[in-house]
This record gives sequence, structure tokens and C-alpha cells, in this order.
Amino acid sequence: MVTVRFAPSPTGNLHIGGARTALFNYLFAKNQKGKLILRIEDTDKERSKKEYEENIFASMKWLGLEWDEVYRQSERMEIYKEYAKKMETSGHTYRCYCTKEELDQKRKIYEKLKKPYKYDGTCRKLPAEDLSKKENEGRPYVVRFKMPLTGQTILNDLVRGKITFENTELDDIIISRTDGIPTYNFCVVVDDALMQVTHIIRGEDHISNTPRQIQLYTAMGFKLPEFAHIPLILASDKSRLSKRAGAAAVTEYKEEGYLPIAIVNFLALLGCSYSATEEIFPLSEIINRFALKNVNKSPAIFDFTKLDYLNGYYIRQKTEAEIAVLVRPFLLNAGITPDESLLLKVVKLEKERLKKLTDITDAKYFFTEVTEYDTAGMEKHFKDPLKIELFKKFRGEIAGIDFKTVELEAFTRSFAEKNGKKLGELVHPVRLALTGKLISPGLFEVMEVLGKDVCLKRLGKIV
RNA sequence: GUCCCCAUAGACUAAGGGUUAGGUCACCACCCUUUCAAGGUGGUCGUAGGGGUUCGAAUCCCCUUGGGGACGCCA
Repeated sequence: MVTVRFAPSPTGNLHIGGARTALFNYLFAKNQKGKLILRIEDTDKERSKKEYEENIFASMKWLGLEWDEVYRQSERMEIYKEYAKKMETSGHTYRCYCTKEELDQKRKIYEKLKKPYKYDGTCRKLPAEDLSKKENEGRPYVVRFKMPLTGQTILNDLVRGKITFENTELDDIIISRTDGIPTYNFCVVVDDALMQVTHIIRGEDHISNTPRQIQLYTAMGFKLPEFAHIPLILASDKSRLSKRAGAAAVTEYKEEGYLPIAIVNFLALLGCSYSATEEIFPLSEIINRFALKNVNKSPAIFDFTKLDYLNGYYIRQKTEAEIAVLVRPFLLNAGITPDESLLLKVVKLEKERLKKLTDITDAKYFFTEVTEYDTAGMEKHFKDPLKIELFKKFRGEIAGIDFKTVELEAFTRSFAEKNGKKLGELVHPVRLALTGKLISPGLFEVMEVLGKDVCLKRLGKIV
């Protein structure tokens, strides 16, 4: 049975990049009819927070990424300690008494010499008597893993193929801290082995950890899983995707009015292809077509324009009733409590104009008084006395007709013709009077929704 | 700096020795049209550079350049 895991650390909200990693794991699991484990990697007591863990759960649920099992590393300490002890007994590790200060010092020296830093193995080489002396003094220590000093470690990556590392490049990693809490590289290996994870799908920023982990697998006699390192997502300037670069927590996308399926489809497209000619698929089809061999090697840039396009596309696929439900909280948030039947009518007109759900607030003139008018528009349509006169004449005559789209259009067209004007010469000022804007859905539809009373009032107010 | 990874238009990608280098977003033009959007039609833009291998290279190899990642008692 295929088993994959998504292993975020709760040191921040679920980031869009993390969501992509989670998604690829989810897609692979579903495609293989396997299971997805969600493992909270909270061994860093300082930075891990419950609220972040909750955010991760909520974000994944919102995206529709369901998991089969959940674990917390903080609840598995005894297991890691047990394995760490085994490693000590089998002679794979040693106690290192170097202090943080000493190590910082060494790092600085290496940096000055422009030499690559690597733990020099001081304590690995310590004579037995020094060791027991330090032990008797009760000095704090960390436990380091004895990396092989020669040879190579080979990673056969499902996405990238064979990657070779010289073991001389690997230093003796710390597997257990001064306080006895095991570290990331050790816990991951123990967990992945014990949880029988068959495929490790994670970001390529983990490639350099992999040879170290492979050595730990070997030392503990665990069977190696398959590895697949997926490319990272970059910001538009090719820098790492960060808050500054505009992409952040999944929950922020929710707040900005993106649909989960749009994000899922978009994320699925970054670094992977599903067809030579199509890009929009329902989730079931994405799952069907997902294959690690179709995952790209090069990093992908996060393009908001395309996300917006997809979001608009998916909004258009929904019914008006569905959109009304989705859009309502955003109106509420803008201080508008919409009447249900009015909202439905507005959604009908705005539906194909929405890229994000938040865009609905552009149409707030349906719900509230118009208090501001586009200044360029005022300049253009309400400065010339002749134009104002025409507008007033129109205003007077339209009061007599039925406020239905068809009638309104027929009347306006014939009015324009009778007065030797083009339709636009009436439409634009009227739109400005009714909406305050130069842009809106079809004017006659807007008028019908607004209703006669409101329209006449607004037409009378502007000049 | 050292190690590792990567390189098809502005962006995401297809083609894995023989294609007029395909699709999507964006962009431009036209159509529709009361504006905007949506939709329709057409178009501009690409194999980073240099060497090899080969009858033939986007595709295989090498170098250069560029980008990214890692180098924590973080994960």
C-alpha cells in the first residue's frame, strides 16, 4: 500500500508553497489508492504554536485535502529517544560537548577563510579519558551521528534521477539536543520508517538533507523509501515566495476571495502537466492524471494573473445561488447586509465579471446610496450645458415608462434617435448618475434591478 | 565560498533525436457591443550562449552564463 505524508511544522500558517506540497502528496495518494498521513513536526518547542497547527488543519480542509491519519511528533518523543539509545548502543553515535559558542566561533573562522563549514568532528576524535572526564563533570552534550568518512551516498530521486553526494561533504549531524530532544533529521527518519511511508514527496529544499537521512536509514537498518523532490515555487522576481512577494498563507487567499478549487487547480499546474492541450480539470480528473513522472524539475513562478483567470473561470461555473452564498460574507465584511432576492439579481449581473469574490464590493451601489462619482466621468458628461440639458430631458421622459430591461432599452434607443444622438451619449451619463462609475453591467439590466424609484432619485440628484 | 539542483516566449507547460516547436494565461487586433467583463476569430513573442556527437539536436555529452536550494542544538 502506498503511503505518503505531509509533514509541516506548526511555526507559521500553512503557506501556499506548503499547500502545494500537501496537494502533490494528496494527488499521489489518491491516484495510487494509498493513504496520506499528516504529521505535525513540532519538535521545536520554541517556535511551534497550537494556533498554527489549527491553521494548517483548517487550510487543508478548506482546500479539500483530506488526510487519513494525523500524528504529532511531540507525542512520540519516547519512540525517538528509544531509537536514539539504540543508535548509541550500536556505536553509531557519539556525545559532543562542543558548546554553541564554540561552534559559532568555528563557523566564523571558516567563513573568514572562505572555506565551507562542516563540523570538524572534534568530539568524535576525543580520547576515551577526555570523554569520561567531561561526562563525570556532568557537562551538557548533544548526540551526533557518525557519518561515513568515505564513499558516496546515492539518491535515486523519482523526479530528478540519480544524485550523488560525497560522504566527505556530510558532517556529523546532531540527532539529539542538549535537552535530550531529538532533532528533525532523526525524527523524520524514524517516523517515516515506522509509519511505513513508501514515498517521500517534498520540496527540493530537502534534497541536501536526503543523503544524511539515507545514512540514518542504513544505520538503523530501515528499508529506504522512494524519494521525489518537487520544484519550489518562486515569486515573480524569482526570489523565494514570501509575504513580501505577495503570496502568503492559504487563509489569506480565502480572505481575498479565491475559491479552493481554483487554488488547487492552479497549484497542481505549477511544476506538473496533465495534458498537452488542456489545463482546467475537475479534481477527480487531476487525481486521475497525476503522475510523478510528469512533475517538472525546474522551479515555477507563481503567477497571480493566471490564478485570477482560473478563479474567474470557476466562479462562472457556479450557479447564481451558489455565488450569492459565497459572496455574502464579503459584502457583510464591507458593511453591507444584502437583501436575498436583490443579491441574487446582482449576482446574475456580476457573475461573469468577478475574478475574485471580493470584487462584488465594486457593485455596492446596488445596495447603498451613491455618494462618489468618477471625476473624469463628471468632467466628460456633466460639464457641457447642452449635455446636461439632454440628460434632464431624458430624465423627465423616462419617468413615464415601465422599468423593465427591454422597455428601457427600446425607449432609450428611440429617445436617442429622436434627438439625433448616439446611444452612448445617454448611456454613459446615466450610468454615472446611477452607479457613480464609468463601468458597470449592462445599463438597462442595472436599471431594472435598481428599480424606478431609486433610478429616478439618483438621476435627479446628480445635476 | 562549498556542495546539490535547474534552464522551451513575460508566466505555466507539451514535444525525450526527424513536428511549420503544440496548448493555456497575459499582451495586441478584429467581431459582438451602451462601458466593463464574458464569448468568438486572428496575431505578436520561445528552445540562454558556445562547443561537440549525429545524415539530422529543443531533445544526448561538455563548458560558460544565469537562476534556485542547502550549508542551525529550525523544520
